[in-house]
Amino acid sequence: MAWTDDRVETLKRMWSEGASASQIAKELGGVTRNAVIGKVHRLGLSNRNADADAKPEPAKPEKPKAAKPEAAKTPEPKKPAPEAPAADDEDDDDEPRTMAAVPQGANVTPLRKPLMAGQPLPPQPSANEISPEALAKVNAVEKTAKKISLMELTERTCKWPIGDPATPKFWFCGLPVQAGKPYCEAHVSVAFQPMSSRRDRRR
DNA sequence: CCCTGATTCGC
DNA sequence: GCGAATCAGG
Repeated sequence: MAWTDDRVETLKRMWSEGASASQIAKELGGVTRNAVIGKVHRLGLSNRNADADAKPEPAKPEKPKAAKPEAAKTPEPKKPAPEAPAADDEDDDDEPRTMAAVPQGANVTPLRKPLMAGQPLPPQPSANEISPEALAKVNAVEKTAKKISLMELTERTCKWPIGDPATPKFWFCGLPVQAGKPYCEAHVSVAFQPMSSRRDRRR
């Protein structure tokens, strides 16, 4: 599969939107994530941070390994908002990277008041707080959880407890964790709260 | 184990 | 230029 202008364009777009190489590869089809990464580098748009000046490392005499020969020159303007609200996702998203499409209609309390029409203002109010999105996600997850027992917990199963430990109907989430965390993505988001917001929320 | 991007190097 | 294999890390 060749890198047609069309495909390169898609690559550039997705990469700039923060999509991972594997996601892009899946979208394009016919290429592996390695191919995507290789192309990304060849296109010179590898580092997603475009800081021309500034001093990354004032003292960097040499690095025998893992040293990037070229850098510091990228036409791409700095991207202030790494959390791009990717609104499109025709693909089944199993990557809750940046929650974009949140299943409305869940029984969550919508604490987002409807904005005035014409207000383009997106999201991002508070980075933390137990967002409805997170709760909705957890609810959804619990329905599809693997419901494993204590015995079945492994290093890479979500250890989020569900139910009453005193009852027989008590299980653990069991969904795959991702990076060394004890919980799955959904439960991590509710497990670790920056401990703000919960005080300022009006009951 | 899953995943991520980075680099190398034969093609 | 391409990308599999490999490396390095979360």
